[in-house]
Amino acid sequence: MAATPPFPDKDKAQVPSAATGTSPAKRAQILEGAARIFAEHGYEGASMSCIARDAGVSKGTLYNYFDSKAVLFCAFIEQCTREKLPLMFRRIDEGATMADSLEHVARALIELITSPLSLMLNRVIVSEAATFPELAKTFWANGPQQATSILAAWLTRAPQSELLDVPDPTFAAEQFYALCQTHIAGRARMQLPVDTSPAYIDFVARSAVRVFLNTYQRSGPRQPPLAYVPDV
Amino acid sequence: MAATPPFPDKDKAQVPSAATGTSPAKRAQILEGAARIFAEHGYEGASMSCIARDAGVSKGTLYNYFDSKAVLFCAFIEQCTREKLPLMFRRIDEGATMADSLEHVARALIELITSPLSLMLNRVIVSEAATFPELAKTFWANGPQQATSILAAWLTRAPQSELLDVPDPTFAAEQFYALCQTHIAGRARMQLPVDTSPAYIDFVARSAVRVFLNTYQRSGPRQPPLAYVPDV
Amino acid sequence: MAATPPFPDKDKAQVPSAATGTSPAKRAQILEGAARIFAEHGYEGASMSCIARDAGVSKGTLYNYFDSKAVLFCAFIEQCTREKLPLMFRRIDEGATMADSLEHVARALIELITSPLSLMLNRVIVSEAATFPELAKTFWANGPQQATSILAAWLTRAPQSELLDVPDPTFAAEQFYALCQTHIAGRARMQLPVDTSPAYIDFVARSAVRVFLNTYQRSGPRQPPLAYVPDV
Amino acid sequence: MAATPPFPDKDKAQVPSAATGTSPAKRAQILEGAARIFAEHGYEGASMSCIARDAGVSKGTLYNYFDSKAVLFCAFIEQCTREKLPLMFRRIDEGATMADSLEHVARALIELITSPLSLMLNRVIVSEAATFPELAKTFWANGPQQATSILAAWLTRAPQSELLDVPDPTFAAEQFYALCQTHIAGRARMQLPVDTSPAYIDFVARSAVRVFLNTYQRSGPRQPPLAYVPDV
DNA sequence: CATGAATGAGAGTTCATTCAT
DNA sequence: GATGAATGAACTCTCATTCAT
Repeated sequence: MAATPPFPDKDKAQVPSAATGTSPAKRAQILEGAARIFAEHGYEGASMSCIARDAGVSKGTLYNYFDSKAVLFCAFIEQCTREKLPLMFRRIDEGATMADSLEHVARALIELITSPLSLMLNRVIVSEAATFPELAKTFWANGPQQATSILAAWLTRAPQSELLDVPDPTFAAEQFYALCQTHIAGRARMQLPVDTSPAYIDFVARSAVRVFLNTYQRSGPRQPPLAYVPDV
Repeated sequence: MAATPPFPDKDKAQVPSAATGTSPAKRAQILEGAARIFAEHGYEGASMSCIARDAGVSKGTLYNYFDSKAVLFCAFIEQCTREKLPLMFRRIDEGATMADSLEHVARALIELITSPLSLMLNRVIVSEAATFPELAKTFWANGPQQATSILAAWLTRAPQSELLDVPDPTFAAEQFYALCQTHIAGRARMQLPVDTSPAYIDFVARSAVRVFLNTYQRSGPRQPPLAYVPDV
Repeated sequence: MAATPPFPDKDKAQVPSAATGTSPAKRAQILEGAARIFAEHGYEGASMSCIARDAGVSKGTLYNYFDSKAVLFCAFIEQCTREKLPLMFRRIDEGATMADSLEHVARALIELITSPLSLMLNRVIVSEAATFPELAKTFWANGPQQATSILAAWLTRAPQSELLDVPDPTFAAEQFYALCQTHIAGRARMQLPVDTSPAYIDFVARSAVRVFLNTYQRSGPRQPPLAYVPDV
Repeated sequence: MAATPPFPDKDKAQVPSAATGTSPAKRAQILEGAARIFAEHGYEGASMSCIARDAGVSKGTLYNYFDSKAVLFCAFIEQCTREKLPLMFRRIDEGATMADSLEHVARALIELITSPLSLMLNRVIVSEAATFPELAKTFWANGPQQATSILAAWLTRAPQSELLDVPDPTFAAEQFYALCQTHIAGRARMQLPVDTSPAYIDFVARSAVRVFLNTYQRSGPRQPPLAYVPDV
């Protein structure tokens, strides 16, 4: 069981752990190996030997760069979370109409939440949320929160703000993102089969936009619901 | 690392071996202990010694009732999933209006997905989805799928079917449930703080209903979005 | 009960795993410890902890050098069998007469089959013949078969081939060796008291030669049987 | 490792272990189960649960009849040794000539030493000779020694005593039996393939007789060695 | 600095033995 | 007397971590 210390012992701070390796290249090399192993086996299932072998360094070097397995794990998650997740949010592509723009956003989100990186991070962070609570905070801030605030800001900017009635933009953005997920995200996280055909993603995205706008669009007729007809 | 066999080797059936233990009370006692430990530490992080201690039995007894750690884990998850999850879905409480009824459903769902049992199952099954794919299937069938099909059926029954335009009831139900979750479920799964005050739950529930009905209700004026004003 | 795999699983080769240990000295040190314990307790009766303690290394180091108990056992038996057994067969010492030479061979064989190493190998290999059939083959090829073929070759070489009538030299050699053992080998293998006094060994050896030559010598008078008169 | 006590603790003799079960039928039933399991798995490899299951009794009953695994093992070996082994030695069948009679004996011995029971006893007793030295003594007395003394007695009885010159009948009998085994016994004990075709057994038996009589027969011409020509 | 052999606590699992029923 | 659930010590094997080279 060995109550794994979430973060390096504060006691060891006598020496600021300065003696650890300094070559950024080697550090990156180790993190790449760690990524492959942690992603495949999770925290408990990964072994430092395995990571060292995969990264092409010795175990001693591993410990020169990272004080413990817990520290290495955190470094790996934080790096993905801070450096790779935000890359997935680009500016919202402006479409011909507001609905077009939102559809772009919806499709981008669905692709994001079913991407291997995102699923892996979700899985690993959820697994270790009790042991490493900091990771969840970082992930949330750089992932969902980021996405939400970008969309919320867009909703309040002209010209779309003119067309919309959004008393709580953050909540509206959350609702929009929730609509994009339906059961796709849940099933994907559990590695159950998911329909990710472009046609289905398109249907989900357009449905999300329609349902969203039927409430938040300031005027215009109500749009009837869509139906999905599989290609065959 | 050793790829743990998802389910007990069929080959080993040459020796009927264990399962000598037959007292349902002791079996339940062990499962309770296992629940506490698996819930807290996950599959890999839990040790059989620890479970035995927590359950108040010896390790030998553990193995008299469950052939292996994997079998015990599956038994625990399956029990929760099959026996406890379905209990959480009751008939849909009929309210004065359709909106009332849906609000009841929404509130029930939000409470369900933020319940400790549901969160724990989600977390643990997601962690081990690759190792124990059967568990994910069982969980999905008894949880989300069940909830969806109950709501979908309700949507197509009179009197509400008269009032609604729902070309794809299952998808509509999924959208409704997705709307109920917004970011609550995601945050709760990562053990991040979640606002579960009745007022907020109420707001989320009523918002979900409103957005849903603005699309799916056959006639009537569009309802404007709601806003949440915290009590304090 | 667990059917111990005779040789390391070929399947596990996915992970090259251990064999990190490479120091021949330490390897030898471990094998010495293993020899003591396996010789005393047999395969099942020996424990890896015990071997580690006896060899003066940690259990971890044991597994750095040998992937499993089965592998260590095989390495130990194979080493004795391949490296030590053949050393026990030297050229046949030529004596003044053919009978002299055969007597030398007979005495050497009797000493060999009652030597601790040989007895131990016999005992341990017989015990585990079902589990490790390869070891029995190796032992037989390097021990009895070797001895037999050396003697068979000698029988067909001049000058003794002139004096002998040996239609099947291999079988003749087997008969000769069988005669050397009488009940000595059987008793020794069961750790029952055996008379290994030089006088008795001499008697057995000379008897074997006499009985053998009475059949295989081409000419000359028949020699009467010998009798053993204990010294005291 | 658990230094298994070779025989039941003398200390426990306070109570003469009288409380043990008394039904001879059940005792025999247990011994039959024990025979199957010990024969297949050896001492260490057999488990009391397995024996109980195979014998169709509970573990508690096992311990009512036999104080420990060691005691049960000894009882099983002693029973085979005392009751079944001697059955394998019958009177020497008298043939037309002395050579005929000896050939019958030789064939019987070769069949005996390659019989499953005999091989099993040999294997198991050799394996555990250090732990249970008493068993080896009993086996030896009831097996090889019995065979030897029967043959030795025959050698000294008329009419064959008239025809033979046997100063040491016991040793002569041992030599004769040794000649019968050549490498057959050794290979069989190690579970290596053995030629047990009637033709080969016949050849070994007749060779043994010829070699034996060439030394021990009082008069007559020397017989030349035989040769084995496989049927195909 | 980099290495990888060495460590030993602790993992999952088995099994001889006991004892309440 | 017979049962078999319960026990816990001992087993094989793993792995995070250290440290001499």
